[in-house]
Amino acid sequence: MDAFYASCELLRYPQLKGMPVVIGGGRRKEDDLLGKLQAAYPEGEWTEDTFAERLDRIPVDFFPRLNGYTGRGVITTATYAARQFGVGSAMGLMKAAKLCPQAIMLPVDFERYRHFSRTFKSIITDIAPVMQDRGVDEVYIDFTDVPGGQREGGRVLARLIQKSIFEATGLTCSVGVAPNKLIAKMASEFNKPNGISIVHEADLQTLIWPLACRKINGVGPKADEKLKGFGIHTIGDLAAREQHWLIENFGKSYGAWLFDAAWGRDDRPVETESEPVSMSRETTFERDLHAVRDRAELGAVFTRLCEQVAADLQRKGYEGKTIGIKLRYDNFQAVTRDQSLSDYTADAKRIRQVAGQCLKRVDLSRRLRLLGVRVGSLVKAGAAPDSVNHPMKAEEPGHEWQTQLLFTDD
DNA sequence: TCTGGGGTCCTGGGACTT
DNA sequence: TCTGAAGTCCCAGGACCC
Repeated sequence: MDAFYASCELLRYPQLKGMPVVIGGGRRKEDDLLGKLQAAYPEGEWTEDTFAERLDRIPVDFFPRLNGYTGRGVITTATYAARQFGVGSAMGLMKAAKLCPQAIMLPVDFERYRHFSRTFKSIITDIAPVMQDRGVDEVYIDFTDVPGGQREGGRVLARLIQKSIFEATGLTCSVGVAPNKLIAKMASEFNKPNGISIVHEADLQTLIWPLACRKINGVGPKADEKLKGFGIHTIGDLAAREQHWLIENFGKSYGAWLFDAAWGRDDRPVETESEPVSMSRETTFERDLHAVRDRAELGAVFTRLCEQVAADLQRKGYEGKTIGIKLRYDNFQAVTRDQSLSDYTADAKRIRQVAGQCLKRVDLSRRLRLLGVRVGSLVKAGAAPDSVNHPMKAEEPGHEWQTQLLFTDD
């Protein structure tokens, strides 16, 4: 298989090139960028469709600065200019504001990302239909059977994709071309932004082995730390280890996978279809809440999360039979509880009832910073033989779920 | 004052069944 | 009736990804 990995650099403002910019924080009403632009520049209409053509006309001074930011939230991504100040993904915004107060701060705006994401992906599938969705701004493409796909080792097709995306959205796109998904992903990082990198099987030792193990998609901070503890810093170091040694130290599955990854082996196909396994909603509170003292507020949030998950399930046509909750305490410790049902549901009341049961199994005497609700073991709505949206069980006295408990109303 | 939200996958322990 | 082994399912936690 020949694979492309294309990642789209979402929302690049030409006038911010070379400037420290961070994207992060939660979506708030006052972050309505289009509304602000319309107010500041009333000539012409600011819509998602005109945005791409007009974005380079927005003056730099229009964008808010990180200086003086207060509140919770982390950086989703940062430009290289911002990273030079020590600012990076997953860093708290308040800490970032101290390190680089002059950075421009753009709010996370998933609605707009989804809009551009759909355009980005539909352009690609028009050109190369075998595409795997890898998130909002990334895809894998199998171009083995695309006419002309092999010209100049894939470069011609990659250029066509980049040009088509830029013309439609004003966005740039990095492309990696390689014999498999694993290497294509690494290749796409070589030449960012808007680059094309082609890596052949024979390039493994010269291009891949010198890279840090952390560059492998699937080696995170924990595994990297452990590898370093063994003196394994580069992918080449990893490849030099025996497979059985890696299995002994990293487990049967992960050890074997590490070995294959180091040798550039990856036979995963480009999957064009996938079914979701779970859907969830969670929220971090502006301040830590207490189950008793903030009962009303927590109860309202809990109900809203259940309703949101139910709405997501119904809108997308799924039902689930494993219902769970997630809490994060003020010390950042996370706990989860879930419960499987004998039938499938997408009903908000039912989800809330079962999630309420799960809440009874955790310590609610400690302050909470996050609450989440999850529905798993999904099937297409109506596909399960015993799929019934039970109303909440009849009010049978003595049922445990009826016990008044802290912020649940059950 | 640190540390979002929405996912997938893996592991290990315990309960249950055969 | 008891016991142990093996397989399976459920549950909780953690690593990782975008």
